[in-house]
Amino acid sequence: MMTDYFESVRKPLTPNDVGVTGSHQAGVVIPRDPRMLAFFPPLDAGRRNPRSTIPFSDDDGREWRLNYIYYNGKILGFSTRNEYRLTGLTPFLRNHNASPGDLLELSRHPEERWGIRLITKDRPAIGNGSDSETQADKQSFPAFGVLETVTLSGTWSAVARRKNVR
DNA sequence: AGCCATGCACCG
DNA sequence: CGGTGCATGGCT
Repeated sequence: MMTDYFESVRKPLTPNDVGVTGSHQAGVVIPRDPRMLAFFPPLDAGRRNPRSTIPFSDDDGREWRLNYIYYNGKILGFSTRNEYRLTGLTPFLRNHNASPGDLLELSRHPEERWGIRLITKDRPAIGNGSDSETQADKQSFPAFGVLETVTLSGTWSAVARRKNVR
């Protein structure tokens, strides 16, 4: 039984995510990992494609409302889908001039608006074939306990905080 | 499982 | 009436 919970999650944006592939698709796939699902507000899986709108604000205080959706047609029998998505990202991505490889970071706040941030690569070598990638920084904030970087299935990673750690 | 693609409804 | 993106299918 883990008492960890995710402080923030991040994902490197794919070409399809930022729209450069020409597909008019506006949403990233959320891994069906229980810890990831716990990061987002609960959705009623018994309903058809349940959704929840989450208000995010970026570092400049601008607000972006994203849709957290569970496409559950495969479970309920009306489509082939069984996946979680976060849609409505286009305005934010455009505003921040997102490009493939940039990191989308989402952080949850108990009572306030959630945080959304785009971390652009400022490393000198971007195009090298070696996948040195998203070895997310291991952070340590003593005042808040231990922060662990968790690598999830797929390209997502998360920063988890473990409470009651000695 | 994750990324790519698309028909059509909707909205300006 | 052109662009956007939801909801879905397809491919790897």
